[in-house]
Amino acid sequence: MSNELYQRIYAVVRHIPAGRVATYGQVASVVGAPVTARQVGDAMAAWRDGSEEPSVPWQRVINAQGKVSTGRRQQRLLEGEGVVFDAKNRIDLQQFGWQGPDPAWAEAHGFSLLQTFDAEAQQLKLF
DNA sequence: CAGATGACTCCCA
DNA sequence: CTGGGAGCCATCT
Repeated sequence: MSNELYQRIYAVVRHIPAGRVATYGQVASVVGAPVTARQVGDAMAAWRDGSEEPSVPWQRVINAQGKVSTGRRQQRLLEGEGVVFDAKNRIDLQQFGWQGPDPAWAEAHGFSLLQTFDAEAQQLKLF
């Protein structure tokens, strides 16, 4: 039961490179309104259930705390891609967080870029 | 139509 | 750090 919105979510998730992770909220903001973090999670669950779509690297989508939401299997898959978890099973988003889609690609498909992260880095650089 | 449920997030104690 | 509660909203009973 995949609607157009889910297709857009999958399209974005497929652009997260191996070895990188994005939060549900990040994916949601790239897809844009009216998609919310919650719906991104729903879309991932729907993909698992339906599994009719082409492959989706669902394991690269994690929660805002830098942890996986679906158990050990997801963590193993990520570790297999080179993502490192700390002692508390958290991922350093500074190091492994997705920086957002390629600007040209995003523009071509009507997606948004991720701004917040860079903005923060810029702020820190000023001092 | 009402209620329960989740691969979410934020906030506060 | 953990836990609970409040928003949240598509989907399913």
